[in-house]
Amino acid sequence: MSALPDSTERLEDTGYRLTAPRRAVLDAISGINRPFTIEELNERLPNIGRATVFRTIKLLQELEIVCRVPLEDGGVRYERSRSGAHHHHLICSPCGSVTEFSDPALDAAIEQNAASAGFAIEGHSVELYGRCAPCQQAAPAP
Amino acid sequence: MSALPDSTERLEDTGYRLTAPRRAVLDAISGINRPFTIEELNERLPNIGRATVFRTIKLLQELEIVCRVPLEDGGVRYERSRSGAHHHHLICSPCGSVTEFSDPALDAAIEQNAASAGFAIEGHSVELYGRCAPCQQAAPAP
DNA sequence: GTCAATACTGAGACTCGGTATCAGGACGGC
DNA sequence: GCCGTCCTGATACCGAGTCTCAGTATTGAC
Repeated sequence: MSALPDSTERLEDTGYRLTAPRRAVLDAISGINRPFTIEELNERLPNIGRATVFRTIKLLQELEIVCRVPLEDGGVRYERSRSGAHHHHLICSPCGSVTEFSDPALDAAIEQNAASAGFAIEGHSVELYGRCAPCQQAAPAP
Repeated sequence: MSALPDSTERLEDTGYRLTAPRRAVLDAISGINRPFTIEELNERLPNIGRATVFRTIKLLQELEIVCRVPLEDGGVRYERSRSGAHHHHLICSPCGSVTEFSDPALDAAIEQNAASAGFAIEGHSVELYGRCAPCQQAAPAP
């Protein structure tokens, strides 16, 4: 699988160079269809320095090609962003899968709460933890 | 200021011992009226081991006496929980203040999104980042 | 009161995710 | 070809948090 075409474009369009290590990171990401850790990426890319992987992921986060998924236990994973735009996450604890969703009504409720507290929102993070449909079927709630 | 009376009760009621170091941590927490780091707590409690402070905070989190406040930059602070019950956070980036709020309508919107994705929610985290009213007055939006 | 079991503690080493530094290499424009 | 800039890899470092382990405090039973 090759690097996501619009990701490479987005990199170059914003003035960054599309170097071999960056392309390799993009390739690796597009080959993983679930949230990944930097560690995993490092294992898949033994020829690329750890610092470079961190730097590239940070860059891809800024370009919204990749998004950071905070886990319930305080850990972190990263995931290729499907929508690119603002969204929230449904994180399945048993299998680790992450589903993106966005909901204007939810965002509106958030805005309203902030407004009534006199708070000017600049960003927000909504993460839902639980069990995805397949995991519920595989093992009913304890 | 002495340790929060119902916190000490909650500790003993759940079968934990109310030892001197734990009391000291509770005292320190009740003397801080803003989110704190473990580092700050350590500085205030030089006679208490770092591991003990971590262990005690972890315990107080389980008992919902203290709650974990994830910051926008990935950092973490802790805060004495006012309500004890489930709530969300408004986190002011300039001054670091944290306001708790809860909103059944917001929780309902979350439940509905999860349900329509076939997802069984077990927990969720909602953090709003921005500027509190005093910070907005002190320095209008950039 | 004292004794044993258990919970708790402090020190310190360790892990893990992430950043800073720095010398060297690769591009890109001229 | 030359120069400035961007990027890279190695490595050291940092901060948050955990693990281990020997020693201490607390508790309950007698």
